[in-house]
Amino acid sequence: MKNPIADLNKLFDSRIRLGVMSMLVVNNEIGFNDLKQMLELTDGNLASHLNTLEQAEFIKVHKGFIGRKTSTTYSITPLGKQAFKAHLDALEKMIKKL
Amino acid sequence: MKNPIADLNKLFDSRIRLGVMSMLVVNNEIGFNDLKQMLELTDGNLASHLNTLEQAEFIKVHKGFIGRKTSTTYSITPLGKQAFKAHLDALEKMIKKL
DNA sequence: TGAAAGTGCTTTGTTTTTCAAAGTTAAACA
DNA sequence: TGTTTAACTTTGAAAAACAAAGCACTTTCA
Repeated sequence: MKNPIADLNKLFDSRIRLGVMSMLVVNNEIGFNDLKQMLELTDGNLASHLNTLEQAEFIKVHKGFIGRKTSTTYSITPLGKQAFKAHLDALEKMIKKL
Repeated sequence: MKNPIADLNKLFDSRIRLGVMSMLVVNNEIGFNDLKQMLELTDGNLASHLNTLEQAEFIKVHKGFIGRKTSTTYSITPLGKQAFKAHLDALEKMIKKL
């Protein structure tokens, strides 16, 4: 039998990054504050996880304005979508022997 | 919308513990060395994760012999099965908006 | 009989990760 | 002008992960 955890993506071991990704898969654009409130995180904590995902090029940042107020939103990249899907597939494969 | 990660079990954030549990769900008894080889871990690393799962009463240890050789095996407890299932349900719910 | 090897740990110490809290910058509001 | 909000960055501490070594015991091999 093959090592069942080998295909899991280390970046998605974190529940927070997992949460961010799953939200970005269904909503094509989400704001910083929305993420913060949904996942119940401090600014710093969220920012650092978003940073990790951005470094990996799994998400993209969009800096803009709502009226004259700054607004930062995030969206998933094709690479991110692919990596997330691969992770979910690995998870499913691991468990589906049930 | 509700916090999508709130129902995930912290003990299963770890890929290793996730792997152990998923193996124990399908095999009702697995030896230390089998786990070690399948998950490609050092003794100490595996032992400590098993210890964490045992503390939580998610798995049970059986110390016995195969012939005259000592043999330690592990199995999942009803509590463990339930907690694991709940985790998987939470995961699925989180993602199934796809 | 003595050496080597295996099983299943525990201990030790390092590295990595996580996180909260505080500080920061810039704009908006009152 | 002082306060609030947005979105960070920095700092530092705590927790988790991990490898390596040590250990007790047994078995196998020479």
